[in-house]
Amino acid sequence: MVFLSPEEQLQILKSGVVDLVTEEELLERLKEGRPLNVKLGVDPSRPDLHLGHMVVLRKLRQFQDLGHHVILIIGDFTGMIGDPSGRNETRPMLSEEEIKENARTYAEQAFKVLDPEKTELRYNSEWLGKMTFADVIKLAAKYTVARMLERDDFEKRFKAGIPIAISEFLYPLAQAMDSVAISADVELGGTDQLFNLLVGRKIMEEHGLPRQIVMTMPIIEGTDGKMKMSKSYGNYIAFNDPPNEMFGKLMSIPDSLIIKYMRLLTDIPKEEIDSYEKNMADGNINPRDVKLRLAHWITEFFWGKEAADGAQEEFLRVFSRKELPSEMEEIELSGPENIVDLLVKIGAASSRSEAKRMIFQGAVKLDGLKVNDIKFTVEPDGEKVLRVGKRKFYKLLPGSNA
RNA sequence: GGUGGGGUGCCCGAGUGGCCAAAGGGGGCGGACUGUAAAUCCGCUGGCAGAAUGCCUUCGGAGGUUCAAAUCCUCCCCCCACCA
Repeated sequence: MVFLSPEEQLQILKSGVVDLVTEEELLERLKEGRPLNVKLGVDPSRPDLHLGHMVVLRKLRQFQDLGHHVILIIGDFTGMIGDPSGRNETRPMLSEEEIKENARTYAEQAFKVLDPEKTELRYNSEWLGKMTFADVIKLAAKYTVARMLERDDFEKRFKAGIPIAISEFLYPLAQAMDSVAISADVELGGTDQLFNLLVGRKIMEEHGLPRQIVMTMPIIEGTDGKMKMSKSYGNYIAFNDPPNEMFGKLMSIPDSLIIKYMRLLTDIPKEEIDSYEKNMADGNINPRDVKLRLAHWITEFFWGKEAADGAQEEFLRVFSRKELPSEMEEIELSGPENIVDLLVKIGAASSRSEAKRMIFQGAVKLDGLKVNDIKFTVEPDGEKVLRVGKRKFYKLLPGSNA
């Protein structure tokens, strides 16, 4: 634990932050000289943390390093009801065991960034589950529809004619009750959470508590560089992605995102990043090399130096020098096999039509030679390398159990 | 409860009897190129079969009309707006 003055702490804590409501209040709170309760709400479903989460978690870690107390609220109560937002299908209700398991997995991943010693896990069913219907109505009375519609996405949906369930109006209120229950001093979230976090201030006030300080972090775009990183957009880089995949995904981000990722996700010194930014703009440095630095840093953070070195070497080998990867999935051939059948069987194509399409497009190579006949037969005579597209490699072996 | 408008492929969205497996965009995939799985350009993108203008399944659900339906009719389910 580092002892810094409130002013010094404030300087550190407000860096990289988008919204801070309010800076004065945070300073006041820091001056109280006690560990602050810093809250983050966590969705109890599908715990697959990605770099988007990392931005907020890193800020929490900063609080911890300054001696403050982090509380992760597992939204098991809301999870059991099933959050209707963005619903296309009704989400299955999660059982208690599933939620516990999800919370465990979440924590396991989050602790790659957070200090477990200074992190507390709480389940919001503990207090929300005790509320009666009358309590809920009283709570709901404290907020108006007009104010709810201030929330950007509600307003957009409302205007666009996309349904909003009443329960969705209740969610920000439930989240606010979490802040009341743990007497949060600070609540963090992505910028998209600003509204919910502010509702927390109002509801805390209604309960005679000091208003929580609200801090939001930037949302980062995913690997496509367009939409925010999200599992549902499939443009995410997960904490659990194996080194080669993590490295490769980082190398696939658009150049325009490199600096933003560096600033938000790494501890690379500011001066160094500034110089990369300038030199890329001036054309003095190849963006690829800066991206390599970024990919290496993040891969090392999650997997260690050795794995990061390996991933980088592998990347350069396969994509820069166009050599074969060091490890390939091995497929045993039990006999002669038609190329189309084979592609479908090993999962390189999802249908026979797709397999044929890829062959017609010249995506299929056997030992470096294009296969352009869908009637081609692969003979099980010796080791061969089958390549499908740029990224799929298979080592074909004569079957031993033919 | 009333009136009006809607439900289309992974997503958004056009299409109101045949030329529709269904415009366009996004996403995805492939190719070329490169500095990288960036950018850019080109192509593909329901399944089966392939020389192919061939066959099968798809436009909320179930029936029906017709030589022929995403398009017309009936009933049902769901969504939205306005009025109450």
